[in-house]
Amino acid sequence: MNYDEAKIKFVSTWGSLGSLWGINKAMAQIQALLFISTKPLSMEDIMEDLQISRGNTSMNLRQLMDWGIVTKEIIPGERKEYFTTEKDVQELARVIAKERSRREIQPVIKVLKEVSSIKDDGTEATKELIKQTKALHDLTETADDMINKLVNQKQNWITKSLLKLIK
Amino acid sequence: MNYDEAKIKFVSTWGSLGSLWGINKAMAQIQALLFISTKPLSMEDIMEDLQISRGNTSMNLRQLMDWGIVTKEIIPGERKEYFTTEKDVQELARVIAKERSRREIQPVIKVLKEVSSIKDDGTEATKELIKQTKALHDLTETADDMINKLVNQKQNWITKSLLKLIK
DNA sequence: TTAAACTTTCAATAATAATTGAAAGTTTAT
DNA sequence: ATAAACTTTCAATTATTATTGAAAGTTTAA
Repeated sequence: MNYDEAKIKFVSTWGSLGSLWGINKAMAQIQALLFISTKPLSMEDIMEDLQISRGNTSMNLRQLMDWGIVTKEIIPGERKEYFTTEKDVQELARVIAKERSRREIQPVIKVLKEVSSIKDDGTEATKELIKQTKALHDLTETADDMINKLVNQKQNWITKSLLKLIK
Repeated sequence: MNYDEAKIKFVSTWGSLGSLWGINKAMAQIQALLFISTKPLSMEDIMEDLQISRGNTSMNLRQLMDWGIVTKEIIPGERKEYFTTEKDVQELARVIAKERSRREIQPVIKVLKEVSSIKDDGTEATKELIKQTKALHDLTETADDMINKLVNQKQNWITKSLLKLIK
């Protein structure tokens, strides 16, 4: 397998994996492309490489910036905008986990809390609904806490680094 | 919020959450319905409650059984087949995590390993591709190991319980 | 063996989501 | 102020995925 084959394989695999972290194919592929690029890429570069339209590229780059994993890079003397992605896999994982928690897990926790808090009317069905949604609520919250622990761990790491600089 | 409202809210929320664990809406809703039911449900029951077709119900029940979270229940004297889901949230979480690992994470790890193992031709682009996919491979493998640790923890718990029974 | 009761399959259809491309919008240079 | 270079928006189109429903298949009872 040479460079071009490997690159195509990586980008398309990462793209089809998009569903795992809740984003679409083009979005995941753009991120993958930037992830292995040695320099910032322009919209033109991305369109050409992935063979997708300008509109698609623009919209998905915006979403990636919303997620906080892609940033605009201004290159002096250049009219075009250039883009780069977070290159540290650990940080990438943290951002993705945090965003998924905020966008998808938190709303579910809210509903589970509401549902598990209904008044117990004494029927077996209500008791079961309360019991099971409560169990699900606790589980989901625990899982989410674990994610937040990881995020905060990063926070600590940054804090430590900053403290070292100050000292 | 009364029982019926709460039930509808839970089932539909859990359904829309399906994407988070990689299954479709109907499948997630069927599981949700069984999860809060006090007794096994027939295909008829499910169809009526969720207002979905017989075919859809049949196919999704099968998938849930493939995942190992729903089982057929034979009720003596009854012609119909009845279904129940795993009621323990911890076990449910383990099964889902394990299946997702097997179906989605493992194949990606394989590709990442292949791509990161291409011959270094000395170019900057190739070096970057190798470096970044290697980092991603290590990260993904570590995350997957954590999932397996949880699964094995359950194994240990079962083993312990069995040992207690034997003693 | 037949028929009733039930389940599965799958081609057709419907619903949803992604993508395009061209017009409108913005920024920069002159 | 104008035009060139570039980006964004969004209605229309295309691709993908989910759902239906009726025919075929299976099991059980008599």
